[in-house]
Amino acid sequence: MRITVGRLYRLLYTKLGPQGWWPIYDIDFKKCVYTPRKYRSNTDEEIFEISVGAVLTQNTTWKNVEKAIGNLKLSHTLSPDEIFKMNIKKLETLIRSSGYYREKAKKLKNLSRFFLENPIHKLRNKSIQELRNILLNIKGVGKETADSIILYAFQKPIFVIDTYTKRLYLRFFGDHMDYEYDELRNLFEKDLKHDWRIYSEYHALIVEVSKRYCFKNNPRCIDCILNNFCKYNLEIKLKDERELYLSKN
DNA sequence: CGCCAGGGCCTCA
DNA sequence: TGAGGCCATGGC
Repeated sequence: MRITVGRLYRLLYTKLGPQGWWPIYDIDFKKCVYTPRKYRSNTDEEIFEISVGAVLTQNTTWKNVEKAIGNLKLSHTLSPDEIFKMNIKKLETLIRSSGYYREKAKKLKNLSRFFLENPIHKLRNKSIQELRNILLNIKGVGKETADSIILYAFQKPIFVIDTYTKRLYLRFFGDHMDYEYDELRNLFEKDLKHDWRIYSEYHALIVEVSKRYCFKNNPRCIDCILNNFCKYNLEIKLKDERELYLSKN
């Protein structure tokens, strides 16, 4: 049985369960928590916070981003108008832990200006394509960040492709390497129900399994929950068996 | 110590 | 349009 993109989702979900993305900062716990929001829309505040997180997590671990989000939240400045009018040096200090902090401070300024010029209640009604096009006009927001905002903040079905997704897809299915971003995105979307709940869980599951097992270097295939189906692992097994056979003869 | 992390922009062919 | 340099902190 050839495993498909759709079957990989069922497999991951069965093994790891729901992930509850995107995490929202909890003022009492002083950390980001995974609150189920499957059956309600995100609030305006949640939409902005998720968008800020999507920018801050560019090429950075979530742990470092969480601290930055906390600094903004605890200083009561996690809103478009507060960030827009904030002294840039102060903003840099608050988000320093997230890395590239000078660049990201500018990006958050641009993002805040965007939300001031485009009220969220209007953005909610836009089509995915409309929303994507205007988000991509923000300097500092590329395809992955735009898609993360559309999926996790606005709860609309678009599949997010990140480095984990590219790597896992390549290893698991093992076909050719050079997919364009939107090409790979379509590969996932055409095989799944166009449901933001599924897309959001699937992407989060890919990140989780990648962080646990599918490292860039020396992936832990032996322990990986996907190893019985993963082309990369099966080829390694074949190679090992072949070498063992050759060494004995 | 080196490598990597929930990328994107700019430049230069 | 594709490759390469740059941005920068923190965990392992």
